[in-house]
Amino acid sequence: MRRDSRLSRMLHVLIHMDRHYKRATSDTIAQMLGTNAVVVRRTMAGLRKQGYVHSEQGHGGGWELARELTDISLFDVYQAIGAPPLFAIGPSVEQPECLVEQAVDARLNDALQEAETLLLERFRSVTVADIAQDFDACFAEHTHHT
Amino acid sequence: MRRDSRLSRMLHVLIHMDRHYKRATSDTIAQMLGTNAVVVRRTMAGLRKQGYVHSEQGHGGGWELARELTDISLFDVYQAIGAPPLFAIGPSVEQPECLVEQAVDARLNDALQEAETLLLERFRSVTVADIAQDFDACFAEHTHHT
DNA sequence: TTTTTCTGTAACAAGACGGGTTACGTGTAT
DNA sequence: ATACACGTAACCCGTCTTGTTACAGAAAAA
Ligand code: FES
Ligand code: FES
Repeated sequence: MRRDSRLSRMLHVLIHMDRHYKRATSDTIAQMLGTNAVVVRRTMAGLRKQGYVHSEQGHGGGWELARELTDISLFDVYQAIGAPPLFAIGPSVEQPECLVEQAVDARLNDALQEAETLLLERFRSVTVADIAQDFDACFAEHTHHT
Repeated sequence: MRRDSRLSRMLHVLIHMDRHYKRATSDTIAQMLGTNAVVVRRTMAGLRKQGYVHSEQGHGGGWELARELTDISLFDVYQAIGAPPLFAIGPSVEQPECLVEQAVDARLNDALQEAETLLLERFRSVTVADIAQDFDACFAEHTHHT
C-alpha cells in the first residue's frame, strides 16, 4: 500500500462498464481489479452519491453507468472519491510561530499550490471518454499489427 | 503524522543556523523544531552526505553550515533527504495487463509527471537564501510597524 | 413464502511510512 | 577519566489505504 489508487481504479471501472458490460456486480468488478467486493462498494459509493453510477440491490442487481463518459471528468471522479490529499510532502505545522518557518512554509505552499492547480486543471480538462478513446486507438493499432 | 515534513524542517534549520547560531547541537535544533535529537540527526545525515552541513562529535561539537545558502536550492535539500515521493495518489499496479488500465495510467502519469516537473522546477529555481530574504523582508516590516 | 443473490455498512486486521523514543557505541575537549 | 555530542540500530506509535469478515436490508426467483 503505497499510493492511493482509487482514482485509477474508478476510471478503469467506468470505462470497463461502458465498453464491456453495462451491468456488473461488485464481485465481478472486484475480480477484474484484483481486489475485494467490499472495497468496490466502498469506493463506488462516492460515485453513486454524485450520480455517476447507479446501483441496484437484490437478484440481478449490480452497478451501471448513470451518465455518459463524456460528461465525467477526471476531476469529477477525483472529487467523488473524496478528494484525497494529492501531495505526500508539506509543512510541519499549521500555525508556526517562528517567522523563518512561516517564510519556509509560504514558499513551499506556493510551489505546492501551483502544482496542485496545474494538476487539477488537467483533471478538469480530461473526460473519462477521452481515456476510453485512448484505449480505442491503442486497441486498433494493436489489432492492425497482429 | 500526515505529510512528510522533512523538507520544511531542514529548510528551517539551515536558515536558523545561518541567521542565528552558526553552530547548534542536535538537541537545541530538536527543541526549536519541537522534535527529537535523533530525528534531527537522522534527517540531517542526508544533508551532511551532500556536503551542505558539517557535524563534529565530542565536547563542543554539533552542526554547522558547510556551504552558503545561495548555493543550496530547495531541490538540493529535497534530494538530500532522499527525494521522497511527492504525490499521495497514483496508479494501482506497475504493469497492468488490461489495455484500458494502461490507458488510464498513461493519462494519470502524464498529469502527475507534468505537475512533478513543475514542482521540481520551482524547487530548482529557489535557493534557501531566497527564503531567508523573504524572512528578512517580513521581519523588517514587522519591526517597522511596532 | 422461502431462498438466493445482490448492495450497504460497520468493524477489524494488515502493511506501509513518517515520526518519536530508547539504547548503546564512538569520538573529542576538558 | 569524564562529560558532551554525534551515529545508528531497534522498536513503538499514529495515520491512512486496503483487505476481510459479519450482518442487515432489498429484490428477484423458486
Ligand atoms: S478489465 Fe474490463 S476494462 Fe480492464
Ligand atoms: S527557531 Fe531559529 S529560525 Fe525558527
